[in-house]
Amino acid sequence: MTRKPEIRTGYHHGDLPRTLVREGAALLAERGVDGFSMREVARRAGVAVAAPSHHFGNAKGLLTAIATDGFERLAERQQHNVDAAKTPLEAVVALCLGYVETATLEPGHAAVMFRLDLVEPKAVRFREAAFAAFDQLVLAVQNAAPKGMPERQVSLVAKSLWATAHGVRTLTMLEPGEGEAIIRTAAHALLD
Amino acid sequence: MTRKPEIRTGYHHGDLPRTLVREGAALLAERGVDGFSMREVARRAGVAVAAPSHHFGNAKGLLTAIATDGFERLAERQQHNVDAAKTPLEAVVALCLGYVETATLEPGHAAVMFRLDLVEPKAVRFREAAFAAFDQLVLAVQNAAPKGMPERQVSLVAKSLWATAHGVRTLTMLEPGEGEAIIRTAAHALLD
DNA sequence: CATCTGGTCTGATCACTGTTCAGATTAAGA
DNA sequence: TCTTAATCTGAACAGTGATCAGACCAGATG
Repeated sequence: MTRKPEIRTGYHHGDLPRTLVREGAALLAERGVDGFSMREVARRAGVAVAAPSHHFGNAKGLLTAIATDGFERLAERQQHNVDAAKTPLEAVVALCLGYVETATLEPGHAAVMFRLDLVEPKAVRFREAAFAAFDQLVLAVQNAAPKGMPERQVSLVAKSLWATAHGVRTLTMLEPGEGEAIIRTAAHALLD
Repeated sequence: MTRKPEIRTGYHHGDLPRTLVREGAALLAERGVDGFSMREVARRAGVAVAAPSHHFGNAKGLLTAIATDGFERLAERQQHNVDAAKTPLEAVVALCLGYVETATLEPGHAAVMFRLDLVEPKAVRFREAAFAAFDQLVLAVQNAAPKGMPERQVSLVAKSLWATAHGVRTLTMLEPGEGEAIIRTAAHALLD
């Protein structure tokens, strides 16, 4: 365990990349994608405007890093959700709700995680993190599915539920409420 | 039917608002949300940089107009999809696929239609157009649902399918294919 | 210990963006 | 014909992402 000074000691910052991701997410949470600016992030990190480029290349790079971080945090939270669930079906529901809750629990990260246009979707680390989060759902569906459901069907059900959860996130912004009911409807229909 | 000159005759343009929406959508289709710029739209319309503001207030205003236009076009297409369907269930599937296809049929409009952050979601005309498109789905679900399904359940199923279709749009970008299969899976599970 | 070397950060510059505003131009009604 | 409101221009402003030479530093090499 090496020391990671948060306050800069001299010329070097110490842990700029991590700081930029944190401040970037905070800025996104405060002002949304519109209000986001590379320069403001640099300002908050107390660093020259050009510094972030050296670590992330460009704005898309930083946003990708924030999104990736979001998926990695999500995966952790989801593991707890699964562990706390009482039945396999409840685990599936919990995972779907976990996706949706990201929007309120970590609004900064959520603002970019599902935004393939703001992000570099080909970035290896991003893809891995995103798919890992999805794989948790596939696994849960497998456990909850009736015995003998073919693998392809399991995959389709998982994708369908992922899509539903994702859509609920958007729908919730237009007309809040009901998110959980919608997801339960889909989960029961697909798995009973 | 009044004449709507596309080429400007003298000082006035003749039909600037419509032209801006068209050119804006074209620009979005070409360069995506990132590459979109108010000034470029003005350039393509052959008009001063400040002209668009007089009609749409600001960038968000123009994007909202484009999104609204997208929903209105979608509603028309969807009507045809419903009419061509052979069974009530197929009508539902066709509507869901219609949502997804918007991304490829009208990429410029689609780039902003579901982007509540780029758009002014409170704008009356936008809300009306978006909800009208959704209401078509509710109606179709009503026709396809087993007799006696309570109204609240119909509403939940419709929202669930809308969310699924919306999510499939996103999922398709990450890993294309399968969109139709996913939607059929959800539709059958929810309505059979 | 001294020296090099490669990664880290600065500060200035560039082209471009959205928005505002006074004023020029025009269309359409009185 | 005259007036008025709508439409559009052109210039200005502050803020943006990206780039680049050069300053700076930490840690490995000698």
